[in-house]
Amino acid sequence: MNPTIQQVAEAAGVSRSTVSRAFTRPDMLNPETVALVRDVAARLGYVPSQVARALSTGRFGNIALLVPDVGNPFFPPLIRAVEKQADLSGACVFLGNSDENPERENVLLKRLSGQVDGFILASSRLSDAEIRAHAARRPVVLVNRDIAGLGRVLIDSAQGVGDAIRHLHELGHRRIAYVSGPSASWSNQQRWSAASRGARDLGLDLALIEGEQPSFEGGASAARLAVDTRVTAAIAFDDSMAHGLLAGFSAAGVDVPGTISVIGCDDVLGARTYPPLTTISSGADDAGRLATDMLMGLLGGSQAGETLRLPTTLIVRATTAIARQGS
Amino acid sequence: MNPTIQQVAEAAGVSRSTVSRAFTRPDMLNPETVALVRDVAARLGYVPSQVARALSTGRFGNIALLVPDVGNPFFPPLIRAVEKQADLSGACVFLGNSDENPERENVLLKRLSGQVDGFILASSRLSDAEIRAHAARRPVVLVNRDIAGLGRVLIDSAQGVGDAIRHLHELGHRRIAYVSGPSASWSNQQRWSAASRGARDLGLDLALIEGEQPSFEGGASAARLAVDTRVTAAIAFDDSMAHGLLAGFSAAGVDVPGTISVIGCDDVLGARTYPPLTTISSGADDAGRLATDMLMGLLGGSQAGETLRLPTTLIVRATTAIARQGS
DNA sequence: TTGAAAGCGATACCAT
DNA sequence: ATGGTATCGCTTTCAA
Repeated sequence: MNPTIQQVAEAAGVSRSTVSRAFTRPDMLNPETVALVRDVAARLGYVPSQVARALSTGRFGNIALLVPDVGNPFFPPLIRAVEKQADLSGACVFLGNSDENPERENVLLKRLSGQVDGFILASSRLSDAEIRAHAARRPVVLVNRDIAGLGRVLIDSAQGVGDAIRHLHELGHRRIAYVSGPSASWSNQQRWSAASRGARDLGLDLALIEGEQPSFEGGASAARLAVDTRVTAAIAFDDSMAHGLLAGFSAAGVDVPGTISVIGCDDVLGARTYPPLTTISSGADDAGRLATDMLMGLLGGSQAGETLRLPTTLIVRATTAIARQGS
Repeated sequence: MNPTIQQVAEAAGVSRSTVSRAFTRPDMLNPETVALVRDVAARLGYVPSQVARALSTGRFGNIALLVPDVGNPFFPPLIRAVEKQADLSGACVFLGNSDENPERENVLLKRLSGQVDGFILASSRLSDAEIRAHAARRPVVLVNRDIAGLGRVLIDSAQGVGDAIRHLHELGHRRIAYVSGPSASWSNQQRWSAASRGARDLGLDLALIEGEQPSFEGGASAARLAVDTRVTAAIAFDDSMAHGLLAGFSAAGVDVPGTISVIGCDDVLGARTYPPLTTISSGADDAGRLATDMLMGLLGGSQAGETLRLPTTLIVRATTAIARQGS
């Protein structure tokens, strides 16, 4: 149905090689020839077949982005940035949603590896070994996952979490809870250890509340657990959970920030919560953009193993306040 | 690097044809042969090359989903559902984000058409003619876009909007505003006309407030316009805008629902806003699932032109109340 | 039931 | 600067 290179060649009175070169290596051709061929091609509505090209060159012109949950507000900005940046290189993007399920992630990796030049794995839930195995076959860039030798873009929330702990300390909080995200998440591990370190340094009590899901609902149910712990502040794994905490506390009649302070992470909700959420910045879009650039670099022959750390800072809004007295 | 069909054939002591058939038409082969081939293939880690297959069959095993804005909370559930449903058919999904830009949408369509079996266009911003042109080349299913002859999944918010108007009428509201979304959006047109019709039938005043962007920010700035109109209730194009309205009114010291009632559309925020948003249900996930099924049907040879209308209903939460007196 | 061979639509090496 | 041709990996007639 689409005209083939053959038909263009005949219509232009040249060989297929020439038509091919008119598009891929115009510098090798006489400028007039290029013009002629392109003209004829345009008239015929010729579009080079990506698959034929891929079969012969081994390059697909596509990349794949895998995320655990499109529904988590952290990812859309990331996805959008990847999309945009890939577009600049003329690459198309396969999106895979693993639904927080490692097996599905593996299946997607396998299924996709035959049609993409490389992968961006955002918050992968796979084991190091599994990721390494895939990286051995195709270039891989990791977002928020730290595996030596692979390309990494890390949103370094340790810094922001440290700021958050100090912020709470200054407000007089002495007993704090960390509401955790997925245990397989590098970000969760990083945030938890940063919180532990910060709390230890300042002599604060830090309780761990295990969140079920990194979502609004997960946060809401964690709120029910938190009210029993008598902490005066909670730092949540991410903004979704913090948002859920807000709702949970509100439902339980617990005032935020009067009775308990709440801090989120990722700053994907802006000032949209009520009260506006104090949170830790992330720059998910930067991460997406940089990860894509890094992947394109790898495809262009750069060495793997580069690590980019994006700094984070505390953004104080309205869910943190002076610790309540006598508690 | 990946084993080819040839190597599997040699290792199994059969011809390439046989290996091919062992995977695509096992019924044509002796069961033992199938078992043997599959065994060898598995041992070698053989995975059929999608592109080679596509080149020879003309089928790619991929579909593309185009949305105007991944960041709009309406789309993630839709994306997720498409992803999940496509997975059942073993298809991979290209995601395209047009950023509300028709040109980009066209570019994506063109670029992708060489590697997908069909498209799902969600809330397309293209003209009917453009969409028809693309549909002539590849199967297309539309979500929230009504073009005769093409596959359509329509979230019929007319019904829900009618309910919303009646609900406001019962609460004593007489002057209502509709805060509009993108003019190129079918949903926006449908919602606006349903609101007009409902208002006319009940003898209500309906003002049109033109929203800038279908986003939180767009709603927030529309709120500033709304306070001047002296309406006692506003229906927003979608939940994002309604959410922005809430924030805008709050910033302006206007009480919701005391002074003004607010109704959203799509129910993607659940009860996460403050106050919990009265809204119109959508079932974006159903739409995604059904659109994918429909597309798969088209690929399987069904006739195009089918229309699926998904009903909507009003979900009353806490942003609507009795109209203020003496206004 | 299985094999041989001709494509599918491009690229790229080798000639000219 | 241009053309001829083998090749990429698989599917699919046509024969056997």
